[in-house]
Amino acid sequence: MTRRITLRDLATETGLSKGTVSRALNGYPDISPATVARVREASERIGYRPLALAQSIRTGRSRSIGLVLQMEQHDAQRPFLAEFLRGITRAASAQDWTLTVATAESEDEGLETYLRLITERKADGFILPRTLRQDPRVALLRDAGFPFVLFGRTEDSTECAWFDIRGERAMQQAVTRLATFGHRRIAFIGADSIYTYATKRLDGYRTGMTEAGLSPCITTGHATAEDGAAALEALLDGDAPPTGVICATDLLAVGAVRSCRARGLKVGHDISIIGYDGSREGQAMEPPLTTFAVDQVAAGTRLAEMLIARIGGTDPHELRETADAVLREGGTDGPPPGN
Amino acid sequence: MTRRITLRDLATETGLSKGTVSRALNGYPDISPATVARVREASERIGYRPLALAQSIRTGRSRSIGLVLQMEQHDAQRPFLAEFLRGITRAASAQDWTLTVATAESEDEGLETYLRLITERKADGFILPRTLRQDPRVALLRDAGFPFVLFGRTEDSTECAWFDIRGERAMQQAVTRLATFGHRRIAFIGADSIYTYATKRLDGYRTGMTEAGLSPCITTGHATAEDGAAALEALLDGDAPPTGVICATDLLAVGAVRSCRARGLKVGHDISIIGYDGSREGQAMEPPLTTFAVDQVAAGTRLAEMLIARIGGTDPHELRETADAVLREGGTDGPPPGN
DNA sequence: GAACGCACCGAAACCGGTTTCGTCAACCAC
DNA sequence: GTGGTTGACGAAACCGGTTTCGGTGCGTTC
Repeated sequence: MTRRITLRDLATETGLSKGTVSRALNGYPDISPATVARVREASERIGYRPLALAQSIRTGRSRSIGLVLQMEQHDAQRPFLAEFLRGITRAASAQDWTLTVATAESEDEGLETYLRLITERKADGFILPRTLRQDPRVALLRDAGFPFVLFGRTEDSTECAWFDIRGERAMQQAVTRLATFGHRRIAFIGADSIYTYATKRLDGYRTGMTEAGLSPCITTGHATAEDGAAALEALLDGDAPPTGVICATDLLAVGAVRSCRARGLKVGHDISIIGYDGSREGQAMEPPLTTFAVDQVAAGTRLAEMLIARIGGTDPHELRETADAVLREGGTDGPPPGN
Repeated sequence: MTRRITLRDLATETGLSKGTVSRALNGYPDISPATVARVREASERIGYRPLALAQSIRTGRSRSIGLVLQMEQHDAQRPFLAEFLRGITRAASAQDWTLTVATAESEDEGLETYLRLITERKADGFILPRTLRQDPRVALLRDAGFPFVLFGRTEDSTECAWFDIRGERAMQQAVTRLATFGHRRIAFIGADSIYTYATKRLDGYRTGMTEAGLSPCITTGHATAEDGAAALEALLDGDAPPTGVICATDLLAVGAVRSCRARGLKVGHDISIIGYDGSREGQAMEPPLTTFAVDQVAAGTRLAEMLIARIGGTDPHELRETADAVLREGGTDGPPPGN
């Protein structure tokens, strides 16, 4: 373990003072270009790397991205967390940032955790996953004047930077796809509308149905596979059972498929089911679920980049992006029976 | 944003000097018990919390646990990462520690990442997931004299602290279970033997077979679901096709089940399959996979606690624990046909 | 009663950086 | 030639802690 190379080392190496070297590296205007170049070169040569935490004690910045995972229901089952983290950390380490992760068991504990991370300066900003339509975290961070980036929008996005997947477009595509197959009774099994994504996806379904000239059939507020199964049961027991079903999440779709099987319906033939997420459970099924896959690595990458920019002072209005989920054709959908 | 409560505040509050207060809080022997109590009380009262990063600049400790995820093949597909993180962060934050996560695309990049985190003091120690039999990370950290805890053992565990799940016992149980059902030809589809867990599980299978007085039938080196499917194909095409199959991972089992279905075999009836992991894919299947589930939250919790103890100076020999995977009965196994 | 040892605490240096402030020389205008 | 800017840097304070060092008051000892 050789001693770290410190700023003082760089100072003696260049024959300058500590302060001058520091300002040279940080782009202060009162250092001559020649000196800046000299310092840069020497820094490179002897392999100087500033100690982020030493900087942070004065600057208040720790070069670290915060991510708080709320472990209630949904978040506990994040199949793509690894991919998401990969995206974040890749973008972060490219700029010498790191990722600090915390978890919370409830919403309240989550909010406390944000405050704790802020006061302990463990993070300079946060990525907020799985936004709610009315999100208390947004209120909290906005009040605290602390930078953040949303993964998904909220109802009131004033002064917010966000990155979102156009789930509404995917759902619309799903309707179009089924309608083109010849389906006329297409139902939607939706998630809990406290989540923004849930209402967005529902909107997309509605739009698609209107476009296709069909009348919607909607049930919402579902979360688990069991919910999905129950919802489909109810639909099939109704007056006009659907021939096509679009689910807001793969989890719901998996449940729906299960209850079809229980009734002896051949999915993809007797009934069509489309999900959303591109989850592994969906792909492990036989036949694999037709679904819309989200590139979680890309999402994480962009979110991290945007957050770092936001922390750097970029206007939040410039930090708003969307990406599309892409159709992954499986074997759970097709023409309706009799076509 | 009110200003942080700093050590100086606490000093003026108690009428002591900064240094004395610091030593009082850190248990130095040259402070009278009365003073220590007084400082503790005042600290509690005004809500003082030391700024970890400020401490760390002098002490070299950042009160942070490091976790590097290697994203090659396996790790990218960690269904339980959220659970694992939950365990870690819960134990960590209970002692005012945090978790720093990084990812790496390859082994080499992984090793570099460890060095980077060490020199930047982003972590005081590491949890090493998914250990190899011969693990270069162990060599690296041991050389650097940096504390770590293994999730799983390595071949050479000298001076190592570890936590492991007794996969061998689970596999042995699996054999016993199938043998009790009446199976006599029980095959094993194993994973890549560079991983310790793979050889351990194989050992368990071997032990179980010997106990049951049966002769083993082994194929190893498999990773993906496709591998599992292909392995089972080969077994079924062999001279004495097995009636029971034990897979080292759920992923392999999912593949195996798939190829059974393709052949028209009814899993759980015509052939029995048991997995290991307790993965969501396995549970999403119809019928759900019989498997051995691992409590990832508990694993993360213990690993974090052990690492903190290790960093605190506890002898690694005292930090060695195992836990068992528990059988989760699904519908993919039962008596062999004709019983 | 002076010398000694010890328990207890304050002062100050220190960790590795950042930032403020002041200085000095060179340049400019008049 | 004088005064006022300006550019470029050094010195020193600072951030919030930790740790070393030294000094005080008190009880012992001879």
